[in-house]
Amino acid sequence: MELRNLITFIHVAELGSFTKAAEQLGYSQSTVSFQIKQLEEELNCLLFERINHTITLTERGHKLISYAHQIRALIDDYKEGLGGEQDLKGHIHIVSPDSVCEEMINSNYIDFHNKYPSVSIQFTTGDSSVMLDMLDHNEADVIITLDQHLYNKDYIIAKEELLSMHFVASAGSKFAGMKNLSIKDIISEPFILTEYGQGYRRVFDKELAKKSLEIVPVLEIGRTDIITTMVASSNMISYLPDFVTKPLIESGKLCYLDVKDINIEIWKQLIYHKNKWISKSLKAFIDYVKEKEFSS
Amino acid sequence: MELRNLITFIHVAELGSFTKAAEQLGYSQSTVSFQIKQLEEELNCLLFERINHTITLTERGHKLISYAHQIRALIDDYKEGLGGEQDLKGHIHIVSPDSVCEEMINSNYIDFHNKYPSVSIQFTTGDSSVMLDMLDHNEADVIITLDQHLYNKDYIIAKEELLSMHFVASAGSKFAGMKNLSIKDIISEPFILTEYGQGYRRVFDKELAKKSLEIVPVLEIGRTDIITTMVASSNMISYLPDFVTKPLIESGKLCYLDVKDINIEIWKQLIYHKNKWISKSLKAFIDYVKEKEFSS
DNA sequence: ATTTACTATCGAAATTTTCGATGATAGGAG
DNA sequence: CTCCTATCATCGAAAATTTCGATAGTAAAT
Repeated sequence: MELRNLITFIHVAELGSFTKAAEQLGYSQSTVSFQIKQLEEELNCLLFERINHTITLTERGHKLISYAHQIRALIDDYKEGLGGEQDLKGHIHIVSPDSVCEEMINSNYIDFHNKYPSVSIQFTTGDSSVMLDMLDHNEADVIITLDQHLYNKDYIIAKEELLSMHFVASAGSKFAGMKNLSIKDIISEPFILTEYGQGYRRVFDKELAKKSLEIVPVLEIGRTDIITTMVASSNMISYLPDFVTKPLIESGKLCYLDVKDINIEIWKQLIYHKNKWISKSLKAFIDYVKEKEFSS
Repeated sequence: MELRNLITFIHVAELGSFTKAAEQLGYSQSTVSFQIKQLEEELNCLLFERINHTITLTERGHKLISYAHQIRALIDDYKEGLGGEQDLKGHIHIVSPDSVCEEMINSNYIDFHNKYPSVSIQFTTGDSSVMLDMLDHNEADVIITLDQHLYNKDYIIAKEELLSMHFVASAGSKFAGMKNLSIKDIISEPFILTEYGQGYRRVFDKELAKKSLEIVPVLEIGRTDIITTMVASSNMISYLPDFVTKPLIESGKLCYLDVKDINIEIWKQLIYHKNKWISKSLKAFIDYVKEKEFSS
């Protein structure tokens, strides 16, 4: 059974005439005859009685009318939903490093939620390789990386920004205020870093390797809020993007170390797959982040 | 949008694979690709995301699934209803002369109703020409005529029966018991007959006309129950089929007149149009009448 | 009696659907 | 690392289906 025939059937039933239905639908009369016949043969029952050029719905035809209307209504309903607001409902799966996730939850999320209350957001954290894998397998709608500058012909980078990274120590550290430090000056200090998988941690290790150096951190942990808190209250040193350390820098609990010979370019990038269908809600999210999040 | 595509869409979504859906549906894979593409183009939206040979429903695809299921369910539901009992629901429009209608209501109808409680019956009375007209215009499902023997290539006569007709008078009539009467003996008496349009009345008039006779009744009325009652309590004479007069004959209030020179063949015929779709309920009614009604 | 209006049917034309082959690409096996 | 397999997209050709126009048959209207 095809919808075309059902629609024709509805018209015929309403107009009580094959000829009029044909005119209304832009078919020839023989086509309408054929379509109805086709329906009747498929259903193996008579839908119209034809007695002396007058057609009358049979019992079964009558019943079909009601089904046909319901079916048509469903389709119209769906099509209408496509054009309309319904897209502002939706689900978005975002994967990012823990630090970005935390930052977003604390600052932007509520705002976004208030603006688009029907969009549900799923935050997942993951390191760069996991994120890219999820992107490739369409398990994430968008990812936000903190890593080297990433480029791949399958990706679309919605927004990117070079981050400021600094070595940080507690405000009372012996290195506080010292100028022109070298990495060698602090390499033996106790370090607390994110885990290796994290994008900038990997870049950091590689950069050190270039100089034939290696740091074995005393603690590795993904949660940057914990790192900053620990650094502030110990003699440990860490290497973190400014947006993470900013609050404690401003409150005077942390200080930057003036290390001159480590210059790593870490980018914050909002990425989605080039084949990704951008729903209205996803677009709203991306636009939102473009405007607000990366302004730090 | 065609149902074929919608069904394919459901299968693809459930199996998560164009190839598997093609196998299941007996299409080639390229056909499935084409069908889905067709749907997407018509709806002007992506239904599946294809990222690295993995397909995932988009938001819109997800929504369509639920609509597609509903649509399929409606169709299945209708088709199922066709095969099943649903035909014992129904509506039957019967047109007959008043006398037959009355007889049926009094005797058979309750019985039929008990047997098929979901079949609604509409009784209409009409004279022969009206009935045939209704048959031709499909305004009646079946008619029951009391008339000459009717035949027409467009009609199907489900049952027929030659009726016994008699002149009747009250039991105390001066003609009661008289043998070998001629129509001329009684033609001047006061007659009470059904109206002209009624089949057997017309036949009766024509038969008299052949003998160059004419009867001008003192009363014409369709209700044969009224006729018989009046005849029984007056000196009026009527000409009626036996099934009408039977009760009062048996109770001794009426008597037959032994008129020898009028022999009219009146048939009771159950007729429907040859193009009429015979629903199960209509068939049940016809079968019922065949078996019970005409056994008088 | 003639014309008009309506549906059925038929063969031809037009359109749509389907297929098979091919290409591209990712993932797994060896 | 390479080969093999699985997957979806695309294309042209073949098959199937739909549509049309013409015609017929018939009832109703004029």
